[in-house]
Amino acid sequence: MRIEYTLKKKDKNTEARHGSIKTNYGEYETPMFMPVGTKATVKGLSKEELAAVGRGIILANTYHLWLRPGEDVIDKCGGLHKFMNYEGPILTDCGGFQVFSLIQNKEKDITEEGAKFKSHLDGTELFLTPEKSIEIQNKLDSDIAMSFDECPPYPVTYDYMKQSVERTIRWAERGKKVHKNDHQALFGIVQGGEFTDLREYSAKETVKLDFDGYSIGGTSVGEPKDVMYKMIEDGVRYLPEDKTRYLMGVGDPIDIIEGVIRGIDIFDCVLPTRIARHGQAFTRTGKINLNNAKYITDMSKLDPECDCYTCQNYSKAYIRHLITTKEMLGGRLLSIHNIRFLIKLTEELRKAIDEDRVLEYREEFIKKYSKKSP
RNA sequence: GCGGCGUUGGUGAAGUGGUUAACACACUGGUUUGUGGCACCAGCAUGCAUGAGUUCGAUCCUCAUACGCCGCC
Repeated sequence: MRIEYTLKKKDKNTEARHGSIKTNYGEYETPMFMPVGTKATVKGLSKEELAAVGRGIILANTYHLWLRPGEDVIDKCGGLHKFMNYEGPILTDCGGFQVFSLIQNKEKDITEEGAKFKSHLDGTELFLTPEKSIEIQNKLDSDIAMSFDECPPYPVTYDYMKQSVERTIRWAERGKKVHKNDHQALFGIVQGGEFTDLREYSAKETVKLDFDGYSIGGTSVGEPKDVMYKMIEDGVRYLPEDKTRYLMGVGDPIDIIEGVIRGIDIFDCVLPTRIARHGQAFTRTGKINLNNAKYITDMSKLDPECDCYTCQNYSKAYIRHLITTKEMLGGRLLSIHNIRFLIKLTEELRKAIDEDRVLEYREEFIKKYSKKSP
Protein backbone atom coordinates (compact mmCIF):
# COMPACT_ATOMS: atom_id res chain seq x y z
CA MET A 1 0.00 0.00 0.00
CA ARG A 2 1.39 3.34 -0.97
CA ILE A 3 -1.11 6.10 -1.33
CA GLU A 4 -4.26 6.58 -3.37
CA TYR A 5 -6.12 9.74 -4.13
CA THR A 6 -9.86 9.64 -4.78
CA LEU A 7 -11.69 12.68 -6.08
CA LYS A 8 -15.04 12.93 -4.32
CA LYS A 9 -16.41 16.28 -5.41
CA LYS A 10 -15.19 19.16 -7.51
CA ASP A 11 -16.41 22.72 -7.00
CA LYS A 12 -18.49 23.94 -9.92
CA ASN A 13 -16.87 27.35 -10.23
CA THR A 14 -13.21 26.77 -9.35
CA GLU A 15 -10.50 24.13 -9.39
CA ALA A 16 -11.20 23.34 -5.73
CA ARG A 17 -11.65 19.67 -4.99
CA HIS A 18 -12.76 17.56 -2.08
CA GLY A 19 -11.06 14.19 -2.08
CA SER A 20 -9.56 11.55 0.13
CA ILE A 21 -6.16 9.95 0.45
CA LYS A 22 -5.87 6.30 1.33
CA THR A 23 -2.76 5.76 3.45
CA ASN A 24 -1.16 3.05 5.56
CA TYR A 25 -3.15 4.46 8.46
CA GLY A 26 -6.57 4.76 6.88
CA GLU A 27 -8.38 7.26 4.75
CA TYR A 28 -7.94 11.00 5.15
CA GLU A 29 -10.04 13.80 3.69
CA THR A 30 -8.63 16.66 1.64
CA PRO A 31 -8.15 19.61 1.48
CA MET A 32 -5.96 19.02 4.50
CA PHE A 33 -3.52 21.00 6.61
CA MET A 34 -0.49 19.12 7.91
CA PRO A 35 1.10 20.35 11.15
CA VAL A 36 4.87 20.44 11.04
CA GLY A 37 6.83 18.19 13.37
CA THR A 38 10.32 18.90 12.15
CA LYS A 39 12.30 16.93 14.69
CA ALA A 40 9.81 14.13 15.07
CA THR A 41 7.57 16.28 17.25
CA VAL A 42 4.98 18.93 16.59
CA LYS A 43 6.64 21.36 18.95
CA GLY A 44 5.08 21.18 22.35
CA LEU A 45 2.19 18.83 21.57
CA SER A 46 1.59 15.27 22.72
CA LYS A 47 0.01 12.76 20.35
CA GLU A 48 -3.27 13.02 22.22
CA GLU A 49 -3.30 16.79 21.80
CA LEU A 50 -2.45 16.34 18.15
CA ALA A 51 -5.27 13.85 17.69
CA ALA A 52 -7.68 16.32 19.28
CA VAL A 53 -7.05 19.07 16.71
CA GLY A 54 -8.16 16.85 13.82
CA ARG A 55 -7.18 13.85 11.76
CA GLY A 56 -4.38 14.36 9.31
CA ILE A 57 -0.87 13.74 8.14
CA ILE A 58 2.06 15.31 9.98
CA LEU A 59 5.36 16.40 8.50
CA ALA A 60 8.84 15.53 9.73
CA ASN A 61 12.12 16.79 8.37
CA THR A 62 14.84 14.77 6.73
CA TYR A 63 17.63 17.27 7.29
CA HIS A 64 17.02 17.65 11.02
CA LEU A 65 16.54 13.93 11.67
CA TRP A 66 19.60 13.09 9.56
CA LEU A 67 21.68 15.28 11.88
CA ARG A 68 20.00 14.21 15.10
CA PRO A 69 19.44 11.48 16.06
CA GLY A 70 20.42 10.12 12.63
CA GLU A 71 18.41 7.87 10.32
CA ASP A 72 20.18 4.74 11.54
CA VAL A 73 19.14 5.45 15.12
CA ILE A 74 15.53 5.83 14.05
CA ASP A 75 15.81 2.73 11.90
CA LYS A 76 17.11 0.74 14.88
CA CYS A 77 14.26 2.08 16.98
CA GLY A 78 11.80 0.65 14.51
CA GLY A 79 11.17 3.65 12.26
CA LEU A 80 9.63 7.04 12.83
CA HIS A 81 6.15 5.84 13.82
CA LYS A 82 7.39 3.50 16.48
CA PHE A 83 10.05 5.96 17.63
CA MET A 84 7.46 8.73 18.11
CA ASN A 85 4.67 6.35 19.05
CA TYR A 86 2.57 8.07 16.41
CA GLU A 87 -0.09 6.04 14.68
CA GLY A 88 -0.90 8.27 11.76
CA PRO A 89 0.63 9.07 8.40
CA ILE A 90 3.91 10.98 8.31
CA LEU A 91 5.34 12.85 5.35
CA THR A 92 9.04 13.63 5.29
CA ASP A 93 10.40 16.72 3.62
CA CYS A 94 13.48 16.06 1.49
CA GLY A 95 15.84 18.58 3.04
CA GLY A 96 15.89 20.77 -0.07
CA PHE A 97 14.51 23.80 1.68
CA GLN A 98 17.09 23.62 4.48
CA VAL A 99 19.85 23.34 1.91
CA PHE A 100 18.47 26.43 0.21
CA SER A 101 18.77 28.37 3.43
CA LEU A 102 22.15 26.97 4.49
CA ILE A 103 24.25 27.10 1.32
CA GLN A 104 26.74 29.91 1.06
CA ASN A 105 26.91 30.30 -2.70
CA LYS A 106 24.30 28.69 -4.90
CA GLU A 107 26.35 28.90 -8.09
CA LYS A 108 29.31 27.13 -6.51
CA ASP A 109 27.83 24.85 -3.87
CA ILE A 110 25.03 23.31 -5.91
CA THR A 111 26.42 20.92 -8.49
CA GLU A 112 24.97 18.19 -10.64
CA GLU A 113 25.94 15.70 -7.96
CA GLY A 114 24.19 17.43 -5.06
CA ALA A 115 24.37 20.34 -2.64
CA LYS A 116 27.16 21.33 -0.29
CA PHE A 117 26.33 23.33 2.83
CA LYS A 118 27.21 23.76 6.47
CA SER A 119 25.46 22.22 9.44
CA HIS A 120 23.55 24.79 11.48
CA LEU A 121 24.64 22.93 14.61
CA ASP A 122 28.42 23.00 14.36
CA GLY A 123 29.36 24.25 10.91
CA THR A 124 30.42 20.83 9.67
CA GLU A 125 30.45 20.69 5.90
CA LEU A 126 27.65 18.44 4.64
CA PHE A 127 26.75 17.11 1.24
CA LEU A 128 23.26 15.99 0.32
CA THR A 129 22.40 14.20 -2.90
CA PRO A 130 19.07 12.98 -4.29
CA GLU A 131 20.08 9.41 -3.53
CA LYS A 132 21.13 10.22 0.03
CA SER A 133 17.90 12.11 0.74
CA ILE A 134 15.76 9.18 -0.43
CA GLU A 135 17.92 6.68 1.41
CA ILE A 136 17.48 8.65 4.66
CA GLN A 137 13.73 8.90 4.12
CA ASN A 138 13.52 5.15 3.38
CA LYS A 139 15.16 4.46 6.70
CA LEU A 140 13.03 6.98 8.58
CA ASP A 141 10.14 4.96 7.16
CA SER A 142 7.71 7.78 6.64
CA ASP A 143 4.53 7.19 4.64
CA ILE A 144 5.30 9.81 2.03
CA ALA A 145 8.80 10.78 0.93
CA MET A 146 9.65 13.84 -1.15
CA SER A 147 12.06 13.98 -4.07
CA PHE A 148 15.17 16.02 -3.44
CA ASP A 149 14.86 19.35 -5.22
CA GLU A 150 16.51 22.72 -5.42
CA CYS A 151 14.41 25.52 -4.00
CA PRO A 152 15.86 28.71 -5.47
CA PRO A 153 15.27 32.03 -3.75
CA TYR A 154 13.14 34.79 -5.24
CA PRO A 155 14.01 36.34 -7.56
CA VAL A 156 16.55 34.53 -9.75
CA THR A 157 17.20 35.01 -13.45
CA TYR A 158 15.34 33.01 -16.07
CA ASP A 159 18.57 31.32 -17.10
CA TYR A 160 19.38 30.26 -13.57
CA MET A 161 15.86 28.95 -13.01
CA LYS A 162 15.91 27.03 -16.27
CA GLN A 163 19.05 25.09 -15.45
CA SER A 164 17.85 24.63 -11.85
CA VAL A 165 14.53 23.15 -13.02
CA GLU A 166 16.30 20.81 -15.43
CA ARG A 167 18.65 19.66 -12.68
CA THR A 168 15.77 19.14 -10.23
CA ILE A 169 14.11 16.86 -12.80
CA ARG A 170 17.30 14.84 -13.16
CA TRP A 171 17.52 14.70 -9.36
CA ALA A 172 13.93 13.44 -9.18
CA GLU A 173 14.75 10.67 -11.62
CA ARG A 174 17.86 9.67 -9.66
CA GLY A 175 15.92 9.64 -6.42
CA LYS A 176 13.15 7.51 -7.85
CA LYS A 177 15.69 4.92 -9.00
CA VAL A 178 17.02 4.35 -5.49
CA HIS A 179 13.66 4.53 -3.72
CA LYS A 180 13.27 1.15 -2.05
CA ASN A 181 10.46 1.17 0.46
CA ASP A 182 7.31 -0.39 -0.83
CA HIS A 183 5.02 1.01 1.80
CA GLN A 184 6.32 4.53 1.32
CA ALA A 185 4.91 6.79 -1.39
CA LEU A 186 7.19 9.15 -3.30
CA PHE A 187 6.14 12.60 -4.48
CA GLY A 188 7.76 14.74 -7.17
CA ILE A 189 8.21 18.51 -6.88
CA VAL A 190 7.34 21.10 -9.50
CA GLN A 191 9.64 24.11 -9.60
CA GLY A 192 10.09 26.94 -12.10
CA GLY A 193 9.74 30.10 -10.05
CA GLU A 194 7.48 32.74 -11.54
CA PHE A 195 8.19 31.67 -15.11
CA THR A 196 5.05 30.18 -16.63
CA ASP A 197 6.83 28.15 -19.30
CA LEU A 198 9.30 26.72 -16.78
CA ARG A 199 6.46 25.69 -14.47
CA GLU A 200 4.85 23.95 -17.42
CA TYR A 201 8.08 22.24 -18.38
CA SER A 202 8.80 21.23 -14.79
CA ALA A 203 5.27 19.88 -14.23
CA LYS A 204 5.13 17.90 -17.47
CA GLU A 205 8.59 16.38 -17.05
CA THR A 206 7.97 15.51 -13.41
CA VAL A 207 4.64 13.88 -14.26
CA LYS A 208 6.38 11.80 -16.94
CA LEU A 209 8.45 10.24 -14.17
CA ASP A 210 5.18 8.99 -12.63
CA PHE A 211 5.16 9.81 -8.93
CA ASP A 212 2.52 8.93 -6.34
CA GLY A 213 1.71 12.62 -5.89
CA TYR A 214 3.00 16.03 -6.84
CA SER A 215 4.03 19.09 -4.99
CA ILE A 216 4.26 22.72 -5.95
CA GLY A 217 7.56 23.96 -4.57
CA GLY A 218 9.46 27.20 -4.62
CA THR A 219 6.60 29.28 -3.25
CA SER A 220 6.57 31.48 -0.15
CA VAL A 221 10.23 32.32 -0.64
CA GLY A 222 9.68 36.07 -0.66
CA GLU A 223 7.58 36.59 -3.79
CA PRO A 224 4.46 38.78 -3.78
CA LYS A 225 1.11 37.04 -3.21
CA ASP A 226 -0.19 37.41 -6.77
CA VAL A 227 3.03 35.86 -8.07
CA MET A 228 2.63 32.94 -5.68
CA TYR A 229 -0.97 32.33 -6.79
CA LYS A 230 0.12 32.36 -10.42
CA MET A 231 2.91 29.88 -9.64
CA ILE A 232 0.29 27.52 -8.23
CA GLU A 233 -1.99 27.85 -11.29
CA ASP A 234 0.92 27.40 -13.69
CA GLY A 235 1.95 24.17 -12.00
CA VAL A 236 -1.37 22.55 -11.07
CA ARG A 237 -2.69 22.89 -14.64
CA TYR A 238 -0.49 20.01 -15.83
CA LEU A 239 -0.93 17.67 -12.87
CA PRO A 240 -3.06 14.53 -13.19
CA GLU A 241 -6.51 14.65 -11.58
CA ASP A 242 -6.06 11.32 -9.84
CA LYS A 243 -2.97 12.24 -7.83
CA THR A 244 -2.53 14.26 -4.65
CA ARG A 245 -1.34 17.86 -5.02
CA TYR A 246 0.69 19.34 -2.23
CA LEU A 247 1.59 23.00 -1.80
CA MET A 248 4.74 23.11 0.28
CA GLY A 249 5.24 25.56 3.08
CA VAL A 250 2.01 27.49 2.79
CA GLY A 251 -0.14 28.09 5.81
CA ASP A 252 -1.46 31.62 5.92
CA PRO A 253 -5.25 31.16 6.13
CA ILE A 254 -5.97 33.23 3.03
CA ASP A 255 -3.20 31.49 1.09
CA ILE A 256 -4.73 28.12 1.99
CA ILE A 257 -8.09 29.24 0.61
CA GLU A 258 -6.44 30.59 -2.55
CA GLY A 259 -4.49 27.34 -2.90
CA VAL A 260 -7.62 25.19 -2.54
CA ILE A 261 -9.38 27.30 -5.15
CA ARG A 262 -6.50 26.52 -7.50
CA GLY A 263 -6.74 22.79 -6.94
CA ILE A 264 -4.39 22.07 -4.03
CA ASP A 265 -5.15 19.13 -1.71
CA ILE A 266 -2.64 19.34 1.10
CA PHE A 267 -0.61 22.06 2.81
CA ASP A 268 2.01 22.19 5.50
CA CYS A 269 3.39 25.15 7.37
CA VAL A 270 5.32 26.16 10.45
CA LEU A 271 3.35 29.37 10.72
CA PRO A 272 0.70 28.26 13.25
CA THR A 273 3.25 26.86 15.69
CA ARG A 274 5.91 29.49 15.13
CA ILE A 275 3.62 32.46 15.63
CA ALA A 276 2.15 30.64 18.63
CA ARG A 277 5.56 30.54 20.30
CA HIS A 278 5.86 34.26 19.67
CA GLY A 279 2.46 34.97 21.17
CA GLN A 280 0.16 35.30 18.18
CA ALA A 281 -3.13 33.60 17.37
CA PHE A 282 -5.30 33.23 14.30
CA THR A 283 -8.89 34.28 14.86
CA ARG A 284 -11.89 34.65 12.58
CA THR A 285 -11.39 38.39 12.70
CA GLY A 286 -7.68 38.34 11.95
CA LYS A 287 -4.40 37.54 13.61
CA ILE A 288 -4.00 38.86 17.14
CA ASN A 289 -0.92 39.43 19.27
CA LEU A 290 -1.38 38.25 22.84
CA ASN A 291 1.56 40.39 23.92
CA ASN A 292 -0.63 43.45 23.42
CA ALA A 293 -1.45 45.34 26.61
CA LYS A 294 -5.13 45.50 25.69
CA TYR A 295 -5.59 41.84 26.62
CA ILE A 296 -4.26 42.21 30.14
CA THR A 297 -7.64 41.65 31.82
CA ASP A 298 -9.52 40.27 28.81
CA MET A 299 -11.21 37.12 30.10
CA SER A 300 -12.76 36.22 26.73
CA LYS A 301 -11.71 33.28 24.53
CA LEU A 302 -9.18 33.71 21.73
CA ASP A 303 -11.92 33.08 19.20
CA PRO A 304 -15.56 32.61 20.20
CA GLU A 305 -16.15 30.36 17.18
CA CYS A 306 -13.31 27.98 18.01
CA ASP A 307 -13.88 24.51 19.42
CA CYS A 308 -10.28 23.78 20.46
CA TYR A 309 -9.07 22.71 23.88
CA THR A 310 -7.49 26.10 24.53
CA CYS A 311 -10.65 28.04 23.73
CA GLN A 312 -12.74 25.67 25.85
CA ASN A 313 -10.56 26.27 28.88
CA TYR A 314 -8.53 29.47 28.86
CA SER A 315 -8.87 33.23 28.43
CA LYS A 316 -6.83 35.79 26.53
CA ALA A 317 -5.77 37.39 29.82
CA TYR A 318 -4.33 34.12 31.12
CA ILE A 319 -2.60 33.26 27.85
CA ARG A 320 -1.16 36.78 27.68
CA HIS A 321 0.23 36.29 31.16
CA LEU A 322 1.83 32.97 30.13
CA ILE A 323 3.30 34.51 26.99
CA THR A 324 4.71 37.64 28.64
CA THR A 325 6.24 35.62 31.45
CA LYS A 326 7.60 33.15 28.89
CA GLU A 327 5.86 30.20 30.48
CA MET A 328 5.93 27.22 28.15
CA LEU A 329 2.24 26.47 28.51
CA GLY A 330 1.50 29.68 26.61
CA GLY A 331 3.15 28.52 23.40
CA ARG A 332 1.55 25.10 23.75
CA LEU A 333 -1.96 26.47 24.16
CA LEU A 334 -1.56 28.84 21.23
CA SER A 335 -0.10 26.05 19.07
CA ILE A 336 -3.13 23.86 19.78
CA HIS A 337 -5.43 26.73 18.88
CA ASN A 338 -3.61 27.81 15.72
CA ILE A 339 -3.34 24.29 14.31
CA ARG A 340 -6.99 23.66 15.08
CA PHE A 341 -7.85 26.95 13.35
CA LEU A 342 -6.22 25.86 10.09
CA ILE A 343 -7.58 22.31 10.24
CA LYS A 344 -11.08 23.66 10.86
CA LEU A 345 -10.59 25.98 7.91
CA THR A 346 -9.90 22.98 5.66
CA GLU A 347 -12.92 21.16 7.08
CA GLU A 348 -15.09 24.12 6.17
CA LEU A 349 -13.55 24.29 2.72
CA ARG A 350 -14.50 20.64 2.10
CA LYS A 351 -18.06 21.46 3.03
CA ALA A 352 -18.04 24.54 0.81
CA ILE A 353 -16.78 22.43 -2.11
CA ASP A 354 -19.56 19.91 -1.56
CA GLU A 355 -22.03 22.79 -1.78
CA ASP A 356 -20.36 24.52 -4.75
CA ARG A 357 -19.90 27.67 -2.74
CA VAL A 358 -16.13 28.02 -2.38
CA LEU A 359 -16.05 31.52 -3.86
CA GLU A 360 -18.73 32.70 -1.44
CA TYR A 361 -16.86 31.06 1.40
CA ARG A 362 -13.68 32.91 0.43
CA GLU A 363 -15.50 36.22 0.26
CA GLU A 364 -17.13 35.74 3.66
CA PHE A 365 -13.89 34.57 5.26
CA ILE A 366 -11.77 37.42 3.92
CA LYS A 367 -14.37 40.04 4.76
CA LYS A 368 -14.39 38.94 8.39
CA TYR A 369 -10.69 38.13 8.64
CA SER A 370 -9.56 41.50 7.32
CA LYS A 371 -11.59 43.35 9.91
CA LYS A 372 -9.38 44.31 12.81
CA SER A 373 -10.43 42.49 15.94
CA PRO A 374 -11.52 44.42 19.05
C1' G B 1 25.09 69.84 64.75
C1' C B 2 29.80 69.16 61.77
C1' G B 3 32.45 66.74 57.73
C1' G B 4 32.79 63.45 53.33
C1' C B 5 30.43 61.14 49.17
C1' G B 6 26.31 60.80 46.09
C1' U B 7 21.40 62.16 43.35
C1' U B 8 20.92 60.78 35.11
C1' G B 9 14.11 57.35 32.09
C1' G B 10 9.89 52.37 34.96
C1' U B 11 14.80 49.78 36.58
C1' G B 12 20.33 48.96 36.37
C1' A B 13 23.43 52.29 34.70
C1' A B 14 27.47 54.97 30.80
C1' G B 15 28.81 59.78 29.62
C1' U B 16 30.28 64.95 27.93
C1' G B 17 31.47 72.73 28.80
C1' G B 18 28.84 72.77 22.42
C1' U B 19 24.40 69.37 17.15
C1' U B 20 20.14 63.50 18.06
C1' A B 21 22.33 61.72 26.64
C1' A B 22 25.51 55.11 25.22
C1' C B 23 24.03 50.30 26.51
C1' A B 24 20.92 46.65 28.92
C1' C B 25 16.35 45.09 31.13
C1' A B 26 11.29 46.36 31.43
C1' C B 27 7.49 48.53 28.61
C1' U B 28 4.74 49.65 23.65
C1' G B 29 3.95 48.16 18.67
C1' G B 30 5.17 45.19 14.38
C1' U B 31 7.18 40.80 11.64
C1' U B 32 7.31 35.45 11.03
C1' U B 33 4.71 30.69 5.01
C1' G B 34 8.74 22.76 2.55
C1' U B 35 11.14 25.71 11.24
C1' G B 36 18.81 27.28 11.82
C1' G B 37 12.22 26.68 18.21
C1' C B 38 11.58 30.43 22.38
C1' A B 39 13.80 35.07 17.38
C1' C B 40 14.03 39.51 14.64
C1' C B 41 12.73 44.79 13.70
C1' A B 42 11.09 49.42 15.48
C1' G B 43 9.57 52.94 19.30
C1' C B 44 10.46 54.63 24.17
C1' A B 45 14.67 60.79 29.01
C1' U B 46 13.15 68.32 24.72
C1' G B 47 15.88 66.15 29.58
C1' C B 48 20.47 64.44 33.81
C1' A B 49 17.18 66.17 42.31
C1' U B 50 15.39 71.64 42.90
C1' G B 51 16.73 76.88 42.67
C1' A B 52 20.28 80.58 41.50
C1' G B 53 25.01 81.92 39.34
C1' U B 54 29.58 81.72 35.90
C1' U B 55 29.67 81.24 30.44
C1' C B 56 28.27 82.85 23.73
C1' G B 57 26.53 78.02 25.53
C1' A B 58 25.74 73.99 31.67
C1' U B 59 23.47 67.37 32.86
C1' C B 60 28.87 68.48 33.28
C1' C B 61 31.91 74.35 36.72
C1' U B 62 30.28 77.45 41.46
C1' C B 63 26.79 78.34 45.48
C1' A B 64 22.33 77.29 48.14
C1' U B 65 18.32 73.89 49.28
C1' A B 66 16.19 68.93 49.55
C1' C B 67 16.94 63.85 49.87
C1' G B 68 20.18 59.37 50.61
C1' C B 69 24.60 56.80 52.48
C1' C B 70 29.04 56.94 55.60
C1' G B 71 31.98 59.05 59.59
C1' C B 72 32.53 62.26 63.99
C1' C B 73 30.48 64.82 68.37
